[in-house]
Amino acid sequence: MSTSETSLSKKIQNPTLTKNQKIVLDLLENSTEPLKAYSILASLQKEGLKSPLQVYRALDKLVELGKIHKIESKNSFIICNNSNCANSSNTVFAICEKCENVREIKNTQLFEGVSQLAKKHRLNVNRYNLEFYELCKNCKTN
Amino acid sequence: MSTSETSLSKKIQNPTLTKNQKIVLDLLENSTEPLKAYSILASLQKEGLKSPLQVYRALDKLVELGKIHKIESKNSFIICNNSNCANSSNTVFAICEKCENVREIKNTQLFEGVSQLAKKHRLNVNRYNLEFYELCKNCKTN
DNA sequence: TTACATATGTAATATTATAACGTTACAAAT
DNA sequence: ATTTGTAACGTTATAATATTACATATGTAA
Repeated sequence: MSTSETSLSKKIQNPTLTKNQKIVLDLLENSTEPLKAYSILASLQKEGLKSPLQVYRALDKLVELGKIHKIESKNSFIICNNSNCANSSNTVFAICEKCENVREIKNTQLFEGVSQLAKKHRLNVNRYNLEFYELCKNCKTN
Repeated sequence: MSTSETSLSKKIQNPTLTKNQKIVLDLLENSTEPLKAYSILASLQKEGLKSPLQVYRALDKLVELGKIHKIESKNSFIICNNSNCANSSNTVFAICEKCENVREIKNTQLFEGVSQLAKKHRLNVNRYNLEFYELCKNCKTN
């Protein structure tokens, strides 16, 4: 086995995930909606997860790596579908006020627009989280 | 006693607060930082509050009236110092990543800038909550 | 092989928030 | 005056979310 598989540069950008991290990420990847910690725990008990802490530790790590995001106003977690998140940890979501559906917005121009607005108003911002509340297409027509 | 004190128009714009709502609002008005529900409860036990629910009910109402805001990422509540909040329920905060200090931003141009960005990207937004993470002045110099 | 950082498992507990119930106060409609 | 609707109240219990503490294991680097 070559050692290049575990080279430093690779690990920094895409460190090998542990078993718990992998199964939590996997569940979120296959979910169409944000999931809550205790619902993740319930779903993964058959995979061997036994305590909330195992879930929270995996979630913390995945957030840190930018693989997932926490939706603060809903105490829930969603897979990151935004390639930008490797670079910045800014997040923009559209949340439906009726059905609670959440979409991550991944428009680079919008991201930069917000950053520029901050700069323009002399805010020295490290990162931001923007939650738009809307009525989603489905809920609008029904 | 004149009935004009309780005229309809006045109540809609500025309804008479109940005792519980008043004491909770009062506490937040005199606080230099966001407060958490259970810390509010502890502080107001001498005023007669006995259960979390009393606090949460008052907080819910005050949020609904735009008198206070919830800082979602901190599960805490802050007095609204923004006269705009009568009209819109958009919120912008700057949160220090080190000391957790929170400032409400009340710059009309910034508010509208974000709204325009949303519109420009075809988002049909009812309201939004924007949390900027920064290093505050104090923490930067120390 | 020692040392270190990181992750693990488990139990207990802390913190945040809501459900369920019955009651009270007051204004509007009849 | 009585009924009706609504909004708030008080109280108890419990649900839901998150962390502390501690002992053990694992991978990597010096």
